[in-house]
Amino acid sequence: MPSDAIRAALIKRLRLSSAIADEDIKEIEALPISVRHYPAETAVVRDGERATDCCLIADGFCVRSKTIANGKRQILSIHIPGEIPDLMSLFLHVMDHDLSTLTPSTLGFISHETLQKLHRRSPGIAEMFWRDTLIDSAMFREWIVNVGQRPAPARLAHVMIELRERLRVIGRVDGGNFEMPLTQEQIGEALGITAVHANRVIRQLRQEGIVEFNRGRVTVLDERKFQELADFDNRYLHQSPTL
Amino acid sequence: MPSDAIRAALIKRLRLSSAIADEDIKEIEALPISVRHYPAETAVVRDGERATDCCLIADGFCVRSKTIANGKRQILSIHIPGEIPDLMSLFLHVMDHDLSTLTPSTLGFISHETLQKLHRRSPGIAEMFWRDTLIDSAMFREWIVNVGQRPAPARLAHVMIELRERLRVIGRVDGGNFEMPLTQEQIGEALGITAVHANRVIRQLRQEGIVEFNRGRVTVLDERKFQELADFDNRYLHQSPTL
DNA sequence: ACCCGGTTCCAACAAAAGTTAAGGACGCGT
DNA sequence: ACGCGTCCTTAACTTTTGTTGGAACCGGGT
Repeated sequence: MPSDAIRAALIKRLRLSSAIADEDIKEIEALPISVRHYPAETAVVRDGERATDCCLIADGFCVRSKTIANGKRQILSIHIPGEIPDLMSLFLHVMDHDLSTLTPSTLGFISHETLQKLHRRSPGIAEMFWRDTLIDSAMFREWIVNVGQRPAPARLAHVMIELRERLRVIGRVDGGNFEMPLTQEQIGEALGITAVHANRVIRQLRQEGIVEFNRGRVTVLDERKFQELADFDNRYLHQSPTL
Repeated sequence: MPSDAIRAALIKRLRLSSAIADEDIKEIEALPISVRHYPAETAVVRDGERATDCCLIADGFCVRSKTIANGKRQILSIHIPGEIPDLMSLFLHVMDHDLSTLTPSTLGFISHETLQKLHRRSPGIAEMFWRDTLIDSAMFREWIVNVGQRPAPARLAHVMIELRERLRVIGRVDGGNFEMPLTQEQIGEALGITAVHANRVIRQLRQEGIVEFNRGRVTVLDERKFQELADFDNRYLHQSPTL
């Protein structure tokens, strides 16, 4: 994948949540990006490491997670092409969580140094990226609510719909069908339940004719029931630059 | 409380996590702040509202929370004097959660407009505030892990220690004794459990001689056991400006 | 002193989720 | 085609957590 296409994906996504000036677009197009390929299930940055670059997902799915003393892992967010999952490392240099690939991924790295310079030069871009990190934060808030208050079937439905709404924006939803390349083990880690309970919940949703999950693919069977179960309100995604 | 004292508290806290230039301190000291008093258990900004100011806690405890369709509420964070819990509203104008007081509180309001101007004038301050929102975000990540992966007693211990570490910084910890002005109902909402289960957990920790919780006050009985149970690693608070 | 409302506390029972264990499906490499 | 490993699937059993309902406690107001 040419690094131009990567930049285009980023700009497309940023446009969604912020208004961008033309000269700022040029700045982003001129950003030096070094591209690297990662296999599936591989760490990109680890908890405790000091980051010197931010990484832009050109292709593939990634997750952020934290592992606690007893070895249990919690998935904090799922990331898709066009996103910069570790933008926070720009000012919080030592990582407090892991970033790793789910599928084979193409990542574009931009050094903190060039990003800092860019911000000094164009405050508009700084604000745009700041806003991006704030949306990230809003998504964490919703994730807390999901894990803390919803029964397991609703949790699963909610994570699915959030992912779908974000995939839709980059043209990756085909009718009632989209990619969610997690194993049941990983779904458990995202929802705060065990893998066998994740399996139970998936089975239940299938038996009730709501949604089908099969080898990393979601197929919605009954959109009405699906939405009702998920209790999803997209406001927290802040997908429109309403100032 | 004079608004000078409020500014001092803010500066003291910001110093902890960022290096501040002298001229930036002057800028903050010159910030126009309008002070208002709120009774306990009162909404400051509500989910869905459009904010025009950010609020600095001069005195009192506040929480951020979200309420879902079935009426259940999840507490997302607890806030103490010197913090700006809704800094995110600067760029995410329509609130995606509630901010409300726990105790009677004195709040200082700073308009978005003057903050935006300040940022254009001194990028150093902008970065400092940006970093502040990123730490906020890091705390949400840890909160997800807490609610998602730790057994209820560990959850409670973890929230208690996080609060204590933050209170310590503003000189509000007296030995093994500090304020945590939540009812058991609210503790349940913070941990993602019911009030009666919160009660069970509190009782258990008391019986095991680990920690005592009584009318909004925490007394540590066995620091060793307390820490071990909480599985607390303060890195995520990013309390030192290690660049 | 009294009452009142909100907490706190507790017990008995129900439901949800974790644990353990084991068989089956599938993809991959040889 | 075969074996191997990973994931999926399920069942039986245990533990944790939720639900319901009620009693005791406490502080503030009259």
